Amino acid sequence: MAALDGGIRNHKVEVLKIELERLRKENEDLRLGLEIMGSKYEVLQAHLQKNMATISPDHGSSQDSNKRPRTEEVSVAKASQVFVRTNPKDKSLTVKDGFQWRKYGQKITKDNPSPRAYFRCSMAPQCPVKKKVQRCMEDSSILVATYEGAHNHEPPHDAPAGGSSYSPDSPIKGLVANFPCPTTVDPFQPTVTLDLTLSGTGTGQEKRRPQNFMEDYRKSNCGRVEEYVASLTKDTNFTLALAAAVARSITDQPKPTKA
DNA sequence: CGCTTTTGACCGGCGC
DNA sequence: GCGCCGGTCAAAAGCG
Repeated sequence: MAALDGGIRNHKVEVLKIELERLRKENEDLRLGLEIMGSKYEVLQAHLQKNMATISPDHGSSQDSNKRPRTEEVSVAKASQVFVRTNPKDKSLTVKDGFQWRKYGQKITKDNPSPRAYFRCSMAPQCPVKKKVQRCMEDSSILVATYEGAHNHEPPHDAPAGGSSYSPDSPIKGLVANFPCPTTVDPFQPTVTLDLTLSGTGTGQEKRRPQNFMEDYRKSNCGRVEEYVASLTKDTNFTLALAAAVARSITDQPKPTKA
């Protein structure tokens, strides 16, 4: 009996070893994939910058380019995103960041089944700051708050009546800390907008996403990794981690010298 | 009663 | 030119 037990135990150890080896290999492949994606993203970013450069210089010369600035340009220049993990059961789209917000609209967008809520800062009558809040498509417990503009008044010192557990002197940092990934974005500092919905379900959105390197990568690489990517796109944690990594790679990049 | 939220309508940009 | 889509408006309802 004891020998049988020992045999079973040895077998289990063997299985665990194999599993460990497999996970290690998988980890290696993932790292490789991430590196490739990162480099692809840099290429795309450079491409985008080049396109911007060719568009913007003759901003006043052609009539067509005289229209309002492109949304991407605006969002890169002015918007910032904050990710907040909330209770999945909590259906409200409220992000407690210490400011008072007045909701002025709600929309169902095409690329995300959850509604997007639009807020204006109501602490000061002339405050131009706007906020969009939408649940992450991959993980409904994550709220994505997009801030636009800068407050023209003092930030609140007291915690709101809701009594959330963020630090009063830096409410936003507290919020960001709730997110498992180190995407340190600050609504008062213009940063890069990060699209969390990397793994779009292919509803014709590919054309609108120059950053859809995942799709590009899938098409241009070998089948085995393709399998990994396909499975990973279904993995919420990986998607979030990847989004954070991309965000970090963007913020770590030397700022492009603007003409 | 005043403020906030909800929600359908409207508007303007953009792609085809 | 037309339709789609995101963003905003504004009237009505809800709430303290």
